[in-house]
Order: sequence, then C-alpha cells, then structure tokens
Amino acid sequence: MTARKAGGTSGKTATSRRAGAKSRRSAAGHVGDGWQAEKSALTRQAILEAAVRCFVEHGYANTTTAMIADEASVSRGAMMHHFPSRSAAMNAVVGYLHVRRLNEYRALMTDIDSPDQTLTRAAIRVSVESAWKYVNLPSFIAYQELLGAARTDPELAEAVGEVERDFEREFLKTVRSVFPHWKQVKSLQAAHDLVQFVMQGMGVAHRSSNREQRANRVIETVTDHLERIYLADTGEGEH
Amino acid sequence: MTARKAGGTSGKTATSRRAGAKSRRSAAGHVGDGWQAEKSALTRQAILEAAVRCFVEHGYANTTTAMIADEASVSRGAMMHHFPSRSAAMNAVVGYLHVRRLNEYRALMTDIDSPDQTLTRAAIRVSVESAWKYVNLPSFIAYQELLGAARTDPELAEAVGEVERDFEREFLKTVRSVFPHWKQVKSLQAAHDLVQFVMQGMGVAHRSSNREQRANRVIETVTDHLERIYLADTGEGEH
DNA sequence: GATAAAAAAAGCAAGCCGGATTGTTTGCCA
DNA sequence: TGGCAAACAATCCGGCTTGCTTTTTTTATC
Repeated sequence: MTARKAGGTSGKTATSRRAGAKSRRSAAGHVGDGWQAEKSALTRQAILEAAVRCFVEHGYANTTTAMIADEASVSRGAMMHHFPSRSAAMNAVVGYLHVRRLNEYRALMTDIDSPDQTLTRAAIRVSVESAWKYVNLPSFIAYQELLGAARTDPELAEAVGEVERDFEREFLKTVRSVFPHWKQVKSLQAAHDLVQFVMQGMGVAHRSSNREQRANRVIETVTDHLERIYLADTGEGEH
Repeated sequence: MTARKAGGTSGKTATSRRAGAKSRRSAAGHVGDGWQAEKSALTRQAILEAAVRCFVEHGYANTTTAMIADEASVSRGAMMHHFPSRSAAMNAVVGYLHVRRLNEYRALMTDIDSPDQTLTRAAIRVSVESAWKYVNLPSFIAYQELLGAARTDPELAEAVGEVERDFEREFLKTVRSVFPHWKQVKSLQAAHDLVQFVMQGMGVAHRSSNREQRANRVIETVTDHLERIYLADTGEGEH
C-alpha cells in the first residue's frame, strides 16, 4: 500500500505529456471506462488457464506460482497483482474449473440425441462413453489434483466443498434433462452415481495395465446394467 | 533409477537383503546374529510405517523427510542412513505398501466364508462391503497418494508401475480363491474390475455429499449386478 | 461547459529476504 | 565398522517491496 503511493508520485512530467496526447484519443474514440478492466480480466483468465495446464502437466504440488506466470506469459509481479497469494490463486482455479467442467460435461452430454419417447441402448452407451471421455479431459484431471490436495488442505477443502454441492446438483440436472423419459428420480440418481464413481475410479487408475481395454469392458458392462435398470423403471419393474 | 535399485527391492524383504550382506556375522555369532541387523530392520520398518501415517495425515507432497523421522521417533541422521535420499525412501514405501495392502485385502476377503458349493447373495454382498472397507484403509489412502504423485513423477511412476502389475495379478488370484465356484474367468475379471473401479472412485471422492449413504446405495446396486452375472455364469447362461 | 493539467489508481516488472527442505559432512559410540 | 546424531551448506519457493508505465479521474482555468 505504501508502495502504491510512492509509485504514484513518480514520473509526473512524462506522464503529463503523454496524458495530453492520449486524452485526444479518449475524447475521439470514447473508449469509455472499461477496457482496462477487460484487459485485466483477460490476464486473469490466462493465468487460470495456465494454472490448469500446469496441474495437468506437473501436478498440483509441483506447480509453483512462477511456473504458472511463465506458462501464462505474464510476470510474477502481474501474477501477484491479480492473486495476492498462492492460495488465492488456487481458490480461484477451483471456481474456474467448476464452471469449465460443468460446461464441458454438458457439451458432451447434449451431443446425445435421444429419441423423444424412448431411450435406446445406443443412447445409453453413448452417455457412458461420454462420461469416460469426460474423466480424461484436462479439466477433470486438474480438478482431481485439487481434490487430492484438498484432502489435507483445509482451506482448499472449503473451496472445493463449496462448489462440490453445486456441481453434483447441476450434474444430476443435466442428466435428467438428457434422459427425460427416466421416470424414477431415485433410480436415476443411483445409476448416475454408479457411472460417476466407476468413471472416476478408472480416471484415477492411471497406471493400470490394459487400461483402455478394461475401460471398454467396463463401459459395456455398465451399459448393460443401466439398460436393465431403465427397463425396470419404465416397464414392468415399477412400484 | 539408482534409488530404485537401492530402495526398490527393499520394500518387501528388508531383512533378507540385509542378511545377505551380513552373512559372515550371522554365521559367526548366532545370538548376536542379527541384533544389529535386526535393530536396523526394525528402524526401517518404523520409518516406513511412519511414512504411511504421514501420507494419510498430510498427503504425499506435504510429507517431509524430517516429518517422517519425527513420526518414527528417529533422528534425521538415522533416517538418512537407511534411505540416502527422499526418493529412495518413497520408492521403499511403494514396496512396503504393496505387500501391506495385499495382506490387508486378503485378510478382509478371507473373512468371507463362502459355502463350498454355491455362492450366496450374502457372501457377494460381504465381499463388496469388504472392498469398500478396503479403500478406506490407511494403506489404500497412502497408496493413492503415491499413485497421484506418480502421475507426474517419472521415477515414482516406474516404481509404482512395477508393483501394479503384480498387484492386479495377486488381487485377482485372491478373488478367484474366494469365489471358486465362479466358472468363467472372463466374467469374473469383468466383475472384479467393476467393483475395483467403483470402490476406487468412491474412495477418492472424499468431498462428496452424503458419501456414506451413496456408498451404501452403490454397494446394493453392485451386489445386485454381481449376483445377476454370477447366476448367468453358473446357471442358464451357458458358457 | 469545455479542456488541459494534475493527481490518483491500476497493471505490471524485477529484486530481495526469510523460511523451509534436502543432502552433506563431521563426529560419536557400541 | 555399522548405526546414528547434529551442525552445515545449498537450493528453492513464496511473499514483500520498490519502482515504472498506462489509464482513469479530478481539478483548475478559460
């Protein structure tokens, strides 16, 4: 804060001359208030995206603030300006990833064109495959890094916990909108949970042997299962 | 890689390796025989166990060598004597955890007394619940920490990858011995994969809301599924 | 009321410092 | 000599401070 003040008084003459030159532009172009803020927001965004890339490549713990700044092509000072501390940046990434992976999941899910009246096995399968694609996305991997770190970091845990509730709610909402013919909310929730946990489990099982092959088999199995549940839900199985 | 050599094979049998080096001593004075080596092995063990506790409580990344030494009640010098570098210790922990969680999983699984001729639904359910218990064990959590770190740490990745193959093989072997009546290896493998991934997924989903409740529901669902597969395997479902 | 000068603030760059962590070295002891 | 203890050196990272440039706002003057 003292630094702010000290910096302000300096270089007045130079500033004044230039300010004169620019004021014309300001009057003519009427750029208005915002474009500094806009640029700022752009830098912010760049930093957050860089952070995600760093998480994916180096992991949460190995990601330093300097690394992020470098990846975002901004100085450490700029980084510091936008996020006064490392944890501030990390918390911001949590929020950024929240909306990003929500969007990406929705994008994957709404690719499924489900016939209006009935749910085909093909549609179920595509949705399961989408979930698998989802957990292989950078945004998921980065979020997983945060989740892992949050286990032993109270501050991060709070930030993550806060979005987690919202996330699950939105997640389920998306699924329900994609599968409107699925009547029982209860069984849909159960099905959704199963898929999510399986995919999450496969997602974090990086070093399993034959990962792809086993994933495909599991996808097949889960599709079978979902189809059966679905038929029980709409068909004879009710109650 | 040099660390790999030093610590790699060690995890499983610290004593045996050391015995080789000290053969003359063990040949000479049998009472004293090991006592130096034995004490050494004891310290080693204490360090490894302390490391696991640290992983669980603070996470892999936040665990320092000093922390481990303190938790194990040994000096940093002693720690350094047994494991010349941090990574050497970490690689050793991989080996230690490998045998430990194998044992723990077996212990959980062999608690299931399955009737000799047929597999009851109750037995299936207990096995699924065991898997759930398993992923909540400290050894699993610690291993998960290592797995996560290994994603971006080549050296650790090699150590983990090495035991991972063996682990999966032993895992499956255990399941087959518990469920000898399950005929088709293929479908048993698929079932086993499903259970493992689901549990792993739930295991790492620390911050989910209603975790316990949802876990129970998933356990129920998976039990249903397994029972059906099993019946298809042994019963009408040809082969 | 318009306009130019001045002040303030915002964005950004770079250097320094303290703390933490790791690995080394030296020495002690049974 | 093997097991171990403690001081030591080197490194790295995060946060703080300082200072410069550009933009926005205020103020004083015509």
